[in-house]
Amino acid sequence: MKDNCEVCEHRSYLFDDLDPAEWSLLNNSRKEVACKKGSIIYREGDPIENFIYLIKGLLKVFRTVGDRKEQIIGITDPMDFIGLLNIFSKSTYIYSVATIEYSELCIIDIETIRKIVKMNGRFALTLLEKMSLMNDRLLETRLSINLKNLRGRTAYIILLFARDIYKSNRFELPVSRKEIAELIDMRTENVIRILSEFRRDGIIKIEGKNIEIADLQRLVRISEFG
Amino acid sequence: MKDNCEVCEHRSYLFDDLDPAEWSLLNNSRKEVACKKGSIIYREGDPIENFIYLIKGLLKVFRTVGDRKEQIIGITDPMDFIGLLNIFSKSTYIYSVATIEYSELCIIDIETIRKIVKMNGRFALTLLEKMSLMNDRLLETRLSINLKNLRGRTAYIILLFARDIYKSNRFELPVSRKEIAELIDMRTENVIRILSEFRRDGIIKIEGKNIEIADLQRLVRISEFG
DNA sequence: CGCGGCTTTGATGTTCATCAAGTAAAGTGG
DNA sequence: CCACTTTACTTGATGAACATCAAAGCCGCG
Repeated sequence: MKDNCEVCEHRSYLFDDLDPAEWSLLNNSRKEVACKKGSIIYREGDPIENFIYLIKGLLKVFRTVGDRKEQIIGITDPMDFIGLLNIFSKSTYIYSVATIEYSELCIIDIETIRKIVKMNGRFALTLLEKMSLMNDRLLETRLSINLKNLRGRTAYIILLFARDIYKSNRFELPVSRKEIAELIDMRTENVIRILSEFRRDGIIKIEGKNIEIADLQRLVRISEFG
Repeated sequence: MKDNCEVCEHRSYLFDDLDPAEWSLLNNSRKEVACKKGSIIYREGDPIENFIYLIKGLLKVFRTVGDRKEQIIGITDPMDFIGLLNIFSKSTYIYSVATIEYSELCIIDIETIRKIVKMNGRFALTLLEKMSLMNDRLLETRLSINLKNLRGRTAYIILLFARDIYKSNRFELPVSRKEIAELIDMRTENVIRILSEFRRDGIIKIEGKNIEIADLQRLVRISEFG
């Protein structure tokens, strides 16, 4: 990554409308951080001090419910922002974020973002749109999951990884069976059972973390019907 | 309601930061509409042309899934905006909105809002915060519902009406049993069964649409545990 | 090399959806 | 305003879907 945001190849389209003074502000209040797999970026309850952009890697956004149960709210892939959900509504994070593989982050001071929002209406509008889109997607995912049975949810999550994250019918699952369960409100045993069932029925090929979609149409049908 | 937004008693705090030119813009591009119970305000797929504020009444935001099944996403009560969820991310609504009782709306042209966002950074920031808050709440509700069993969900929804909407332990249910089911992903029969169960156990008093919480502590416990 | 967490399968019980059937309430057209 | 139709409400019975418990093999890590 270059020293200068203006020419950074990882830059989000969000910042396309900034002027030189704003570029300079941004550039002076940011830093890059590398995190190994399994690092906690922040926890629910931590004060919000930064605006965080994922350059490389994969993150999970989650919360801890009750005693020791975790509920995964979403997966963030590169070129996306995290914690965008509540940086403007609260002073502390409502969800935790952890890396699920080696990741690189660009961290910008939140006050700088606020300042630029106030100075630059175009930027504000773009940010509004972005937040809106992210929230729509998250909510839609939750609503869909609610309506599906376990087979449907399992199909849905495989398709999500294949289409949205890896853009391939063949990929390595970045998460454990347990984490899949936490992501789609199931029990680990049932995730395993249904994955085995899909394999037995020739819908997917799966061996450990390696997964390949063998019968896409059927998987889509299960995801939609279930 | 007065002719002038600046002195309107129903005005949202969102607009506190506007200057005279902006007030005038706002005032010239709005209209008030009264709708009887059961009216459709807009449907999923309709083009987004307005920014709608609820002055009086109660609305439900919902979507139609599959053939004829409806899923209610949320309830909007006065002094709140509707469709704030995706007015900046899409050109058409992703959810439908209908009145569940007689309601009065203030309808503002969406282009005016966009214009003011670009002109006034403070307003943009306030709007960001508002959207963020609404989205947080919606998502949180969904995540909670996912984790609860049917008794827990039923308790949750009773408490939601009592605390958030009516601010009283005694109120008239504005929705049918069927709509409650659609709101918390249950079947109508089970909503009825569990309400009867709560009555039998002395947790609530219920007769038709009239409901009174008799044992708040127990209801809260069921909502949290379930 | 041993411990703890992940994975897998089977057996069992609980929760919930579905079907059925009847009553009550509310809207509709003559 | 009344007969009629539809929609809401209610209870019971049944089976399917799912959670839970148990047990054993696997794998990575200190």
